[in-house]
Amino acid sequence: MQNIRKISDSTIRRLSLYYRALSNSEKDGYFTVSSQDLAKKERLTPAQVRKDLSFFGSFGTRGLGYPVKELKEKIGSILGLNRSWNVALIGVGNLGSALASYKEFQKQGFHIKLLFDNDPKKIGSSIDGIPILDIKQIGTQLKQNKIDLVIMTLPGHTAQGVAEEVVRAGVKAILNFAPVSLKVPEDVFLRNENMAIELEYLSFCLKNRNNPGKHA
Amino acid sequence: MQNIRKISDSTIRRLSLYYRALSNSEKDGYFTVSSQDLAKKERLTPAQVRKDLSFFGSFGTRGLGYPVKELKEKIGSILGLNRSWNVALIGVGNLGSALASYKEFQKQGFHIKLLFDNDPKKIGSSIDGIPILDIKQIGTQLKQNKIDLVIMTLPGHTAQGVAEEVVRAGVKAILNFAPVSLKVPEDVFLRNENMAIELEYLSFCLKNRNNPGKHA
DNA sequence: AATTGTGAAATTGTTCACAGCA
DNA sequence: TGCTGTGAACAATTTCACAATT
Repeated sequence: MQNIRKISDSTIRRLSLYYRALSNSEKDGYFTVSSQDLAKKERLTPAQVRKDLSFFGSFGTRGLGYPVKELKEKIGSILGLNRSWNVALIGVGNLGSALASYKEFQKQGFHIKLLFDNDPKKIGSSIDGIPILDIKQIGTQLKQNKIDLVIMTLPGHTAQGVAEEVVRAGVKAILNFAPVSLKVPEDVFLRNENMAIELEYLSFCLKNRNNPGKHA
Repeated sequence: MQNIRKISDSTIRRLSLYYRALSNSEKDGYFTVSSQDLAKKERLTPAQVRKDLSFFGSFGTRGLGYPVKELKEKIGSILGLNRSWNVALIGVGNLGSALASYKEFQKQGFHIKLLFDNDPKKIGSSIDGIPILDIKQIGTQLKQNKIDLVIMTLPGHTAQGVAEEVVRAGVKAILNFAPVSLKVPEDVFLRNENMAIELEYLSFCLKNRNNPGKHA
């Protein structure tokens, strides 16, 4: 636990998988799981599971395995899921509205508080009780509502400009669905969710049909 | 090119990024780009760009760089974007309908031919001219329409069963949006698009606010 | 002068194998 | 006995550095 060292990107992503697997095990009534169990569920190796967890502490009992509930809570708190985050979503098109009404996010503590669009027909209305505001108000509203994280679901050509406003408003995390590589300062965390990449990857696999490339 | 060797997962994904960057450069009227240019656009190193491309051949000219149009076409053909793929989408909820009407996929050769749902109210209607069929017909329809690739946007608990039907129908590529780890045979290519993972990753970064973890 | 293409070196990530404990 | 935790071994990936080419 003292080793505040470089935790790899992939370790963090696998933590999310473990968290999900543990939630399911909990629902199914299990009290303990072994690294073997976790590995099988997520198509990994037991050693990998143990190594990943070991970066954060020793949560298991030798001979027995890991306590489901406690490990889930522990991973949740590592990932920051034991608190709530204020989220805003910019671009209420097809994808944006779909995400706005996606209940899973709320459950994990990501509370979508504001929606933004530039379409006068949409501004003033709401989705599932979340108001759609004028995109021009981003600066003031993001600050006023203490937004921690912004989801961008808008057309590619407008994304960079909007991202800059978001950054100016002090937001430090952006999940970007627009099909462009955003430029943001070093201290802003950015992830790109790019469905084209996944489709193209599958296309590559189909075309070179031989060696598989499982999982994501 | 002769080296039919293990091309890494990450190399293929970066190819998608290069493809996108080259499309933009082409639109902007550039005839050549250097590895430096490409790297800057996608936040990578020039060496990485050159190494990635070198797995597939020598497309550049020393001293000059890469010809935009040709390199784009070359990468397109490596990724299998120079042909068309028949796609079906299963689960016409919020996310499913959003993706069904997302025009970018069509442009890249991914033609969504069929939609499936189990809701009698939806079956028989259509989205942008794509018919919504009864999910019970998956078996026959996927085969009849020579579907290459299936996008699954349905609730987690139903996903595994449906995936098995899809596999039985001979489909070899699945893009899964359901929040579960699907089990499919070795010869079926599977990618998981998992938005929760990206949000949780950002949550982790915010919580441990110090060292950044850019990009996706 | 600029920029590619590529072995070799450095780094990062994964798996092994086993000591240590319940 | 069974399973964790972890250093050491191994494998994969990235970066370096430079000869080759225009």
